[in-house]
Amino acid sequence: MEDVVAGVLRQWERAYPGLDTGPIAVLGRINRCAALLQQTPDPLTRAGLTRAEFDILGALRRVDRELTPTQLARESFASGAAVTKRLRLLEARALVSRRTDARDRRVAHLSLTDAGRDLVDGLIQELVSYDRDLLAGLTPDEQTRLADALAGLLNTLEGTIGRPPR
Amino acid sequence: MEDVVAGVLRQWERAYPGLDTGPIAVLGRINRCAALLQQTPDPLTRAGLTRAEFDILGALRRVDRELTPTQLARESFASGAAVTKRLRLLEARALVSRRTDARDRRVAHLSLTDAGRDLVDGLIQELVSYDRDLLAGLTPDEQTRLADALAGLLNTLEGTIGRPPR
DNA sequence: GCTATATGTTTCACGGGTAAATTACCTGCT
DNA sequence: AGCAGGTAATTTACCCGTGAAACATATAGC
Repeated sequence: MEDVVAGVLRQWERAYPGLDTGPIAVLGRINRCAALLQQTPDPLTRAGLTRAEFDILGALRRVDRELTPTQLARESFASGAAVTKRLRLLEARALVSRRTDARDRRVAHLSLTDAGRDLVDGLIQELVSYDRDLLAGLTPDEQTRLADALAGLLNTLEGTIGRPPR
Repeated sequence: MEDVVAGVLRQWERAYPGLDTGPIAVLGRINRCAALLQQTPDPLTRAGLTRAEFDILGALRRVDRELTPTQLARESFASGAAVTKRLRLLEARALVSRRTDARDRRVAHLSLTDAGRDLVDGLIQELVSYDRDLLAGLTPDEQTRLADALAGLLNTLEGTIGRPPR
């Protein structure tokens, strides 16, 4: 079956005969998939959380110990400023709590409250089920190959970019 | 080789033994790839364009005729408001031009100016080359399979979501 | 011990997105 | 003709992200 991108590719090819549309076929679809995933209500939406907020909660749950804002930024692939903002909201909802380091009073240690931990525990299964349904169109084997190919691409991306300037 | 997501998956598995991390392995990587692609300088950045703005120019170039803002929104998968904003900038840069419909004065017809068309023509080859380099880590065969798997996923997503409420 | 520099976090100004309201116009019904 | 309702585009108010600057604190060198 044809997807929405296929038509776009044909149009490009018609506008520029001989153009190698292969790269667009891959990257365009990745962008489109991500955009759709982003702006679609899912179990998180229903729990009043954004994906980005859940990234914070998830990181704290995964490592199962306190993290500083800087560490959270790395874990959740976000900027420091974004983490600050998310933490303000999550703290206001009593899902995470903050402790100031005794030795170095610049650093903060964040951890899940009981409520925060319970929320993640209750959500994770639901989230995986939801995601599994989204992938139902692909066979398990296709899913594995897709994940592997994306891992390869991700390595290229992390290597190619983010590095050069700094 | 291991990618950044692999470690995250292990942490989830450790926190919740038996959790099916397969879906996260796919969707998490898609999101991460898209995020990296988004915030990385590419030929468009150097030309002073965002991906979103190029989507508008590209749509006009691909179909090679005038489009209304509503059609542009559909073609570029964006909201009407977003299109209005982008058009304001693109018009200010004299890359697209506007013509009001004679019959129905509510509708506008947008088209590329010569400068806009030249810009796209000069950029498209560069952009494809750049994208091809990003995918260099994958064999052509892997790229094809990746594109196909993404097309399948995209169909599921377009079908599953966006439809139900309205 | 004081100062210079480095580091962790937050604040600020702004860009770009969205949903909902608004404006402008068209069309069909009476 | 006149109005009810629909549709195209824009405006509005707001959210959330970012990079750069500011702030608070620690550390090293003299």
